Amino acid sequence: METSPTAATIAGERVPDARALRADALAQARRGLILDAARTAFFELGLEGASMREIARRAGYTPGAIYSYFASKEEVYAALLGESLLRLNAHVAAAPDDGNAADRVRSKAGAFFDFYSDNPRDLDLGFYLFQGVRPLGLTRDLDAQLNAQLRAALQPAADALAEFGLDAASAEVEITALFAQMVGLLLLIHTGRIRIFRQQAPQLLRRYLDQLTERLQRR
Amino acid sequence: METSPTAATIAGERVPDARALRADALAQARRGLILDAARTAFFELGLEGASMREIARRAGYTPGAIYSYFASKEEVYAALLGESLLRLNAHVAAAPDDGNAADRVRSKAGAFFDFYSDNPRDLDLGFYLFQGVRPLGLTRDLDAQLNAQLRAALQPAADALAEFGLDAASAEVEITALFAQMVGLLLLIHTGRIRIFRQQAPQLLRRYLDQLTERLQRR
Amino acid sequence: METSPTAATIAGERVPDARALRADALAQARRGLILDAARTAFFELGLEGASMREIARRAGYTPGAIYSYFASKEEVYAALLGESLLRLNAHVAAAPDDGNAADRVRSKAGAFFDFYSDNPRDLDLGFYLFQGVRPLGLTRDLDAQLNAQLRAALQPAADALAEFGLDAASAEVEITALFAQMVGLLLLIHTGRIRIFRQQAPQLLRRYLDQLTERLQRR
Amino acid sequence: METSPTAATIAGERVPDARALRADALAQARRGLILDAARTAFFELGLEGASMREIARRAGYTPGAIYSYFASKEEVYAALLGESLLRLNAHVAAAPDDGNAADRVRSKAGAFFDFYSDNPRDLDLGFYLFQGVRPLGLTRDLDAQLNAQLRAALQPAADALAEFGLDAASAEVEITALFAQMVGLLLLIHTGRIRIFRQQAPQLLRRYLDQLTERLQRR
DNA sequence: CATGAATGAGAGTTCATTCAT
DNA sequence: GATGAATGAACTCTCATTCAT
Repeated sequence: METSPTAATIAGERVPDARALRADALAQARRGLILDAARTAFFELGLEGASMREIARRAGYTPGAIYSYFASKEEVYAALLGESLLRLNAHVAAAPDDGNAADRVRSKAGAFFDFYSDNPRDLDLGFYLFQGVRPLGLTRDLDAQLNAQLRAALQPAADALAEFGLDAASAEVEITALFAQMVGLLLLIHTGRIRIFRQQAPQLLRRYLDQLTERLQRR
Repeated sequence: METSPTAATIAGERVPDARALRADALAQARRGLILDAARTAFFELGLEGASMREIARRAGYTPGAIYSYFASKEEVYAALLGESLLRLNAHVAAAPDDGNAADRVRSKAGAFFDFYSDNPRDLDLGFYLFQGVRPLGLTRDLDAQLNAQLRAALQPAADALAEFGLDAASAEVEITALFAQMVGLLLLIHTGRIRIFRQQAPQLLRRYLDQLTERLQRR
Repeated sequence: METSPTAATIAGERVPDARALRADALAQARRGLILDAARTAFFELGLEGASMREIARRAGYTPGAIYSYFASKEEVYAALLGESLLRLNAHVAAAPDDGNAADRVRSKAGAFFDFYSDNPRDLDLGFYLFQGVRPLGLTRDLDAQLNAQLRAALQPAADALAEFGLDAASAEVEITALFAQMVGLLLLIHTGRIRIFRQQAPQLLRRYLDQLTERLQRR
Repeated sequence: METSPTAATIAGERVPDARALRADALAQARRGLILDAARTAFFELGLEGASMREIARRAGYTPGAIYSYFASKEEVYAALLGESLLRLNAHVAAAPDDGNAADRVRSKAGAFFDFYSDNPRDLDLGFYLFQGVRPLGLTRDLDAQLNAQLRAALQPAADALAEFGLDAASAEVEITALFAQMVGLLLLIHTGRIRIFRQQAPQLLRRYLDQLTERLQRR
């Protein structure tokens, strides 16, 4: 049996030594730098402009180097979306959760909505990979993980809804309807189509939430 | 005085004869065939795959020939979208408008929803051109016209809402909220995200409409 | 022996009848209309913009129709050049030929120069077809004829030079040198390169002509 | 402290090592090969024939590869012209500058003339980019630089003229007139039009220069 | 790990020209 | 003579990706 000069083996499991650990940490850091470059490229130039070349240029790499860290462009975008969902979750978590249940629904759902309303590129990102049109090069695992992150961002609002005494199934119905309403409004803002109806999205969301909480209280 | 074998003249105006009319009709027909090819290409291959080359290939033409009928790729897509909106409007118009106001809202909004639910590629089409992301080569006129077609498809539902005695402004609010809800649900279906919440979109729409009409009746 | 219904034959030569003559005249007229369209297209849009399509469009024809009158695009341009040379000759002929020989040289050479100086597109035209680079689709005859037209435009100046008592050979030398000088200056104007030397072409031509006539008088 | 195997650092500045230098040199060499291919393509096929495809083919590349070395077709042509002007300047510099001022004018102007007379494709090149007809994609800087190179090639002749005691303005007039004469003669040779006048260009230039120097000496 | 070079496929578009009707 | 349709070849340029070094 051969022993790698940089790794030991315990009970058949490879045990990374210090050098390997450091290398790993460095690799993670460089991956992060590439993602930063990808994000700024995407945010400034949009989907069309953020080519692998451009991302590499901004990261200070040559195009080929990116492929040491990401297998494809899709994977870069998936990583970008993952990071976006992290920021979304952080934003929702930071929203105040004092007051009664109705206040909390408004606060948490509003935070979700505002995040995308204020950061339209994050919305683009979500649409890009969540769209069924294109054949996504994502693994099932990665897809499931991104789904879970998205669902998590709605959980605080779902929890607040649950406080109205809804059973699990009903809570799920409500959170889905709310999610659909928000997605619809965001899309209308995003595409500029809301002007057709001369309405403003934030008021419409508030109105929806008011009716929702009122209805739940009436039960 | 000589008479052209192919055209007559009345009061100085050229009057198209049978031959010209037939030629025109043929040209329209060929335009239609190209559009058919474009639609199937787009529906099967999506945005990326439906190149002018591919469209030409399917229509049995060389790439250059397409440009006798459409000035650019954007124009092909615009024509496709226009035709899609015509079908949408026809579908909505065909929905029964008997029963009371609540029935009519359900019928007309349901027809709108079902059209896109049953024809997801038409939804893609709508998103393609209605998306702010990419620089559309559409004229303002064309854009406005497409907008108007979209709005028209919602008008029957809006009319039914008006029968509840809503003033114009309130009706506009309601139709916008309804539109957002439908768009959101369609997107969730379309991207497969609705499974996250283990719900089914049609029920959710019916629920939304029930609450809406109930609320309006309570006023 | 068959007799054409529209032509008679005398001594083996076909004799056009009245109908054929009229058809010919019409064809010539239509050829002229196409040339007018070609000229305005070329003058407004330059070489790149004046496509056969564009010329046909301006002439009120479809592209294919042009080929009933001209065998190729080169031939259209050759005809355009022929017409341009006719205008050049007319312009030179119209220049005053009073005064002494020196005055006449100045007048006639000046007219030649001014024509091209004032009509840069005619210069383009000349360069286009007189250039050795591209394979011209011109017949030898046509080429020779265009050459003769160009030479004719210089003849008035050559005649004036001859009055100084030059022999034929010397006159030829002088007119060639003068032609070269004019062509050179026109090119410098045309390409904007004369600014490199901060000079103005017309003064330079006058200076050249003054030195020339002075030198000839000194003989 | 780790030392990269391929780069050293002095005072924080990256110092290119042997490997980087060699890579650079190779890149330059490949750029040169592409330029060679472009030149032969242009010389054999003229402007129309020397497409990027053809240039790539001759250089043994795929079309896309060219764009690693030149940003556009215009840039290829600009580089070609720049290199042509370098050769022109070298040729003029190599011309003997012994003898008196008149000899030197003849030598230096003759070298300029002969360069283009012997290399007609270089003349084409000059005309291509110096022509006002087509919209050149050159930056102002590049254009100015090429202008300067052209002017520099005339400077030796201008210097020789100055020795006749001309003031700056007069020297400028003379060099411009000389330049125009040369350009005109070159064009006549190039287009074959000089045969119209049955003259030979070199003799005409010599004659021009003789008259010029004689006139200056007479002052 | 990173480079630099190159691939290969493909994009949209334009054009002179041909030809059956 | 003229049309209208279509061809076919060409154009410049972009991109994700690969791979020897």
